[in-house]
Amino acid sequence: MKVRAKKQRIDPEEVVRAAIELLDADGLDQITLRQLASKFGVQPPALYWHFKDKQDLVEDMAQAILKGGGIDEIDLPADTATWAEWLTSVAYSVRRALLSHRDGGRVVAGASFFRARALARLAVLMMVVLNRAGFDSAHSTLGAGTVIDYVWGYVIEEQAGEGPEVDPGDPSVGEEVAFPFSLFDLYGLDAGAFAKDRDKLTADEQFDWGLQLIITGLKSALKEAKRSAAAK
Amino acid sequence: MKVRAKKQRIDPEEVVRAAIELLDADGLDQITLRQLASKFGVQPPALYWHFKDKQDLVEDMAQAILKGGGIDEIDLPADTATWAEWLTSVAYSVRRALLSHRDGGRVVAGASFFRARALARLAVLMMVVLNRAGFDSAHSTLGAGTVIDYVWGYVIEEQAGEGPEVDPGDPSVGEEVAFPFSLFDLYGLDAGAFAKDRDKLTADEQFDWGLQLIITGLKSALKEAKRSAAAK
DNA sequence: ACCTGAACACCGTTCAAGT
DNA sequence: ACCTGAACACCGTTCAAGT
Repeated sequence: MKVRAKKQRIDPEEVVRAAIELLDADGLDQITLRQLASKFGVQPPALYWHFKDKQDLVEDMAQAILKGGGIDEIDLPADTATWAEWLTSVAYSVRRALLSHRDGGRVVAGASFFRARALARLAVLMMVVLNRAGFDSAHSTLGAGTVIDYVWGYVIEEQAGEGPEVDPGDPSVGEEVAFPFSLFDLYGLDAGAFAKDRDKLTADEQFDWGLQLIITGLKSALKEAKRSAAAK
Repeated sequence: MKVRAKKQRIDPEEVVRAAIELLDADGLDQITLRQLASKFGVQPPALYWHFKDKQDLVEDMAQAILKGGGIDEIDLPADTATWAEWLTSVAYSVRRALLSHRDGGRVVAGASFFRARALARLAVLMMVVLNRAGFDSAHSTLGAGTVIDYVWGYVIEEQAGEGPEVDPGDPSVGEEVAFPFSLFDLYGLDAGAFAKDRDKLTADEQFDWGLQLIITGLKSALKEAKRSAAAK
């Protein structure tokens, strides 16, 4: 039976929880150990008893975010033949988990791969599924990596957009912003219409469309692999 | 005719060049304005006359890296029908540019989209090409974004691997690293073989395979779009 | 075992003042 | 116009010392 001494003022799990609160309130770049310590009425060096350094804390945050999103509960699909649907739903789950906290994408990206166990576990599961579906080990690895990269990249960009708004109409932002718009004109296109048409799709639909490009590519690659395997 | 006063000790372009030298030597996280200033025998605040703040400098670095990689010289393909090949070669060019300097991926990712003009220009070109190839404006935007995201994500991961090596055989790294390997065992797979098989492919081949997943997906989406357009 | 106090070695940035 | 000097308001981290 684990007994916690009464004098202990801070619990590592509570610290991680508080850090995520700070994350949501102020963003990743604003998290400081000093601020975190003050939340517990403790001096900054006290945290070093429980965490090796700041990076260590961030990796625990990443793990907590993924776990909170249920990523660690994902399991193999019942039927390997449904690998494409499984992969899609997994990608959705990861995106949802990363979106559940401000800068979630950057936090998890900043954690080293192996420490963010939930993600490492998921990557292995994806490899297993792709392998069972018919990809060789090398391409199972690459396929899983491509899907994970896509989700990360998409969410990071999505969350970057949540930051300070830039209004292209604001004259103070100057020529830098106007530049790409003039390029549209150059090719006889309406920049405003492009942006508007894109926003006719929901964020989920936009995410899904890019994801399906990769899934479709995987299906096609799988057919090709099976064909060349049958040929010899 | 622009005359540079003799007393001027620092030239902004030279500062950016020196910053990129520091980048290659020590990595993005180690670049400090103080170190940069000392390279020119100047006090740190002097840089604020030429750059608004550090972010401003980083964006100029991003622009310089892309320009140095010839990204600003890329033009539309002669024949729109070759959009897939053009897109592939553009992706290769961007990857090569980002790889040409340490942490190049992170530098460009850290620059705001519109300030990294070369990249904004490229994004527009990609949209134009996809649009001419037959995608509507919304999907041209999404398709270009997916390709750019993939290149970024891939290169950032590639360059993260250039950092401090982690040897899974080292017992001091402990259970965290061992964890995913034991998962392989759980599903009757050989973790070592997976890593080895992947490394039979060159880095270029690995990059290309993931890229072609997306390109293949785009081709398929285009066919679908044309079919449904013809149907009505 | 767990935390404090004090300090170290830095940062980016501002701003009055110099030339 | 371009830069210095001095300072401000912070950081993460170390480490001896306390309890």
